[in-house]
Amino acid sequence: MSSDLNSVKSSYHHGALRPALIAAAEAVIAERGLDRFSLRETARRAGVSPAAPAHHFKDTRGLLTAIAAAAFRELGDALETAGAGARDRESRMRAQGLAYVDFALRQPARFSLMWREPLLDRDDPDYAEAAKRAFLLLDRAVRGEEAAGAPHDPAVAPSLAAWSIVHGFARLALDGAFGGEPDAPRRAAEAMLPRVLDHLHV
Amino acid sequence: MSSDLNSVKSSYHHGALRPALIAAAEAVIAERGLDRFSLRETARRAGVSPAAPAHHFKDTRGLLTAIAAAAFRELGDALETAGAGARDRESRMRAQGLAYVDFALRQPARFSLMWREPLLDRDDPDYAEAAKRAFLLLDRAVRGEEAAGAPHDPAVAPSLAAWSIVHGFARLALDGAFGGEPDAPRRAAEAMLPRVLDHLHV
DNA sequence: TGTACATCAGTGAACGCGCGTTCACTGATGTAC
DNA sequence: TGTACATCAGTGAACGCGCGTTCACTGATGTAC
Repeated sequence: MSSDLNSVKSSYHHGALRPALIAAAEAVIAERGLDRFSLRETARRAGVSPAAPAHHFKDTRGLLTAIAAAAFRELGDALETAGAGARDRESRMRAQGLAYVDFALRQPARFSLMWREPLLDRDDPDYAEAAKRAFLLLDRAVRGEEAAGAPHDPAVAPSLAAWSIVHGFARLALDGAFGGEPDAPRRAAEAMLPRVLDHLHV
Repeated sequence: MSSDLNSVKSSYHHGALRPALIAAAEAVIAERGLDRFSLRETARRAGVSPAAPAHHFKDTRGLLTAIAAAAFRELGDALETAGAGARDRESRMRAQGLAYVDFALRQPARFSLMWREPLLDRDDPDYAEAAKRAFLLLDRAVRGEEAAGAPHDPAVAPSLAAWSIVHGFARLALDGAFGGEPDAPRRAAEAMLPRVLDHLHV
């Protein structure tokens, strides 16, 4: 009760630097783009010295991996929520497909980071588990409640087709294939995505 | 006939620096990855000073855009070749789909560059035209010889579905979704891609 | 309840790096006469 | 065929930048007694 949580600089110790760094890093990525991310800038925004992040993340890659893992968790949540209200398999699949693309378009930089191999530590358990969960949710929606498998399993081809089509659409939209204007991805998704999904039969 | 084309350093002037820079840049990208591309390193490999490229390309982005445009031209050629031998629409589509993914997996870094917005000048006419041609080839294969349209056109949904599914599969493979081993993309494509394409009905 | 002390989470200066681009320049080429 | 000269395609040194990480340090916290 003694320390004032609202003060600008209440003490030498930050108190919650880890989440603050993550938030700052996400802001940097969103504003400058993944290619121009910088740990120093992140520290600056969090109001700490450039050496501070090392106490919470091994290095830059560690911080970015934590963000990617959190993003995968959120994607999983979004897929779960989208699928929850559906009355049958077909509509659950569609709902998840729309949710997948919606997630990507809502947070383009974060979505791109989730897949940017050279910036991530793919062996991080948090990351691996969150990514796996997201895929399994999609897989279960496509193949039904009973079964679920890894992407290598041949039986999983229908899920892979679904994943590919939504992932591809999202990437094309974000990468400017449908025009470079800021709202082009959104407009393309609204106008075309439902029709595109009509062509997926699983 | 006077100048010796095989000499290491035949003269002050390079003679064919532009293509040499493009080749060097492609090597840098392939070896170090897009994120660690550097114009200086490219000049070094081409055996010229760091200022030399400016005489042939406005700046780094100009060089990368030239490479991306060439890559789109090659992708177009690959799609054309793949489609040429097909006996019907269905098999032409499949052939082009396989060719698309094959192209991506054969030259991952170049394929990624083609879509890496922040590194490119999308307004460059060469780039825009080459990209458009590749899509139109795909669109014609999907919808038949008579018709062709822009990605925004609602009638183009079947082509967009095809594009999305192959693009998504390629990206997932390259981004490590099917395992991080060097041959994982190739193995996944061989094992799964034909099955995945079975689920596309246009 | 008070105190000693280990541990933790910060600081801020510094290191060394490689980058893209600019600058004044020079060597080679090619064209006009 | 020879020469003057404009143009082109290079040089290499320098500028200024921002980066990630390391280092010796210090202030705050929390725990053992």
